[in-house]
Amino acid sequence: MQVGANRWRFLQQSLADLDLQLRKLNSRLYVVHGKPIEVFPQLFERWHVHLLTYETDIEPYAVTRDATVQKLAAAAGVKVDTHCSHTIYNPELIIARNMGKAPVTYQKFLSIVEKLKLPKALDVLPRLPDGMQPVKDANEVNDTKVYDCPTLEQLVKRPEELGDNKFPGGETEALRRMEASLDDEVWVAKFEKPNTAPNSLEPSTTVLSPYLKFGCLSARLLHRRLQDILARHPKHSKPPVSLVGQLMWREFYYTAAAADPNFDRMLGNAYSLQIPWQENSDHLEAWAHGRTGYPFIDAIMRQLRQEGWIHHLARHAVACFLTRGDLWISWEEGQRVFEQLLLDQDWALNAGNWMWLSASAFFHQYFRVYSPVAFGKKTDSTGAYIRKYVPELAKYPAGCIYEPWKATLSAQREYGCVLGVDYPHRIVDHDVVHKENIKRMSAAYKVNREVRTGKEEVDEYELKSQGNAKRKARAVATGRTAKRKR
DNA sequence: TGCCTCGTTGCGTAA
DNA sequence: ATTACGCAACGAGGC
Repeated sequence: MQVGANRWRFLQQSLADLDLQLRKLNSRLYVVHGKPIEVFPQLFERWHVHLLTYETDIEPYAVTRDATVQKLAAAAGVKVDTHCSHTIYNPELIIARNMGKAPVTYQKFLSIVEKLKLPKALDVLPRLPDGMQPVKDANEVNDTKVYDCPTLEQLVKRPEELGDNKFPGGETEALRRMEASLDDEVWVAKFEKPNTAPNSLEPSTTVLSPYLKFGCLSARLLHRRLQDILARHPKHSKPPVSLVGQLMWREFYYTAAAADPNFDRMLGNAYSLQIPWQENSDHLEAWAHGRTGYPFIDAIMRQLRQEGWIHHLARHAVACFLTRGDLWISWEEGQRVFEQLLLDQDWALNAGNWMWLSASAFFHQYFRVYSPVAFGKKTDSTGAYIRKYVPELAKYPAGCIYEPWKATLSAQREYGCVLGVDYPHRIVDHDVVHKENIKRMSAAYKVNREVRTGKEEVDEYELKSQGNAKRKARAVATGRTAKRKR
């Protein structure tokens, strides 16, 4: 897993705040270093553990790890008590209610959860009971500093990559942020995600995603608070565009991801269309570092690298650009870059959204392509966002800041930024490539359709003639080459 | 089977 | 400002 400096900092701050809050409750945080399967058996013995309790997780790495820890606990006579609390609903329950399959449309998902009982959000205890400290035995180190939170210096190996600490980690900041957002009840009630700006200078949305991801904020608590507010405002927006709708998107992707351990890759992924993406390390590098020559795209990618958060629609614009829109590079590559840079990096949400944007799964209207020029203009016609994150273009007038190649050479000199010298020429011509790529998408969908409708026929056929090309193609398209199995 | 509607957030152009 | 249409046309789900 790639973890950039900004997310390491967020984790460190979250741990420090958690420790602080626990100390107010008559306890503290004990941070133990090492691999769970090696460390837990030692702790069971050293601390005379009777009960191990933790939150369940759907990510394959965590599922495997937790299964091993459970076995070790059983062997040590430790009772295990797990809770599904990271999401509002239990993904497994939704899958069970949908005849063993995760719903692949949001509306279908909603129709299922609307019939489910809403789990309670727990209240915070005023104080933990005494005796919640670990028992020390003769071998225990007296210096409890070994259990202290890691420091920033210990976690952040490349401090030069740290940006402004715009979104500090921790529950305290999470609750402060939530209250600040919920304070304007009319705004909450009217919220419609498509009408929020991806390129405002300050976030136009709540930026609670990093806090939900790290468990600083409970999705159930936020959901309950939203419902309380909506009850007072009968005329309110609704899923999928409302704030509750945003939480439901999170649930939607968690449910889909829980049903497929290959959710984060194309091959062997039951949801993903198989598309012949092409490798292009120069283009990938230019995209990842904000050097595509498209100011709107570059501004977004630079904001991501500096601050660790970009608006959801900004993610749409750059994800479409990397994949089906312009560069025709695999969504897995984009996923890797986001994984490193996003504070709110989440296995299920990152993969699910990349599949959505690349029209590989869940979303299929691939002829709807975001324009790297026009899209940003709708909410920032003057280009203030570009001037902030691509400062070399700061002197370009509104008329051509989204399309600097339209400025004459003498004008470029006048604005203090010559293309090819101070800022890159655009690496592709959107008007040309996006039309080619729509045709490529059409062809990929056609192959997928043929493979799908010819399935039974091929199944019989392949028994008799192993190794033919059609069989191979189908194996790829249906995920037969899966490497990761649960 | 086939047909229809709908789908979180497209763009460019026209009225 | 808002709406409609062509673009060339997807899959899921329901009947």
